[in-house]
Amino acid sequence: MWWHQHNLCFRHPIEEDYSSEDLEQKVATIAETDESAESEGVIDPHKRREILSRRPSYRKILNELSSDVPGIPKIEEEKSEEEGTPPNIAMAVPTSIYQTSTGQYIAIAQGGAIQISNPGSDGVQGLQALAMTNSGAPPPGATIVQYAAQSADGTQQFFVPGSQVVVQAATGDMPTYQIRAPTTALPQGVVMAASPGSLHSPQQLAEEATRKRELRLMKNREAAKECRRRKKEYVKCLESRVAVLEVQNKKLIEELETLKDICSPKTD
DNA sequence: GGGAACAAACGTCAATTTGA
DNA sequence: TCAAATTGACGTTTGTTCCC
Repeated sequence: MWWHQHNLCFRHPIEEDYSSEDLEQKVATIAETDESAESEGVIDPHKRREILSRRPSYRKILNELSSDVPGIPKIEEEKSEEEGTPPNIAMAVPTSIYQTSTGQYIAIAQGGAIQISNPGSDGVQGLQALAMTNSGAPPPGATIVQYAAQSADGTQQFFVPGSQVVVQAATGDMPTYQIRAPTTALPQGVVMAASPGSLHSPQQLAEEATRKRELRLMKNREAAKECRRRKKEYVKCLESRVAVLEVQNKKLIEELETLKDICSPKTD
């Protein structure tokens, strides 16, 4: 299988812009010269099935490579450069950070823990000890932060306790958030502090379904971004591999020519 | 300035894989 | 077995460059 060819991954930037399929083909062509016999003749159905089957994820491929070959960085869940947490602060890595109108910071960490910080000189880095949490399954009657996809003004809103909303500005690389009083009544499809067990009417069920869909879309949106990042990393890895193999190939050809000259001297 | 062409990034859906 | 994660495919949006 093609991903078995990738035994190494080097970092040598090259100029050409290949698609990942082109690169895979190129790497395979360079690396498999001693396996040409296998490619001849009819592919049996089992092999064909293997070829057609979905490839392992980029994360898995590169992590396998990194465990085989020291020096190849693993693909982490979160990029380290995005984690600005100082080592002396014991807290979960925040995945979403919001700023209130008074300058307070709210971080929603992986696992759903909510952290609130007072206005500090370092902004996010000034996050203090956990003040409120909703991590894990909420107990009966617990307050639930609600997420609504889009309000009338095109922003995204998270409803939090205290009749306030966290408003996300329009799309962008660095989304910004604000906590403010809702400018309008709750948009359709949003129920304050609704817990799944308390849903009864068809309307509530529909609202819950809508909310779940929005949540799923949001998660998939983030997953797609992450997937694209991994794919770019993977393509870079293949580009490096191509460059190294091409150099190796050239050296071997030159070596072969030299040996030929030595072994077959001219008979003039 | 503005319109066309192009590339890159994005959001969504659906099929597939993964891991508990 | 099933929910969650992953990723290919496709259409859309956004940014950049070139030409008029």
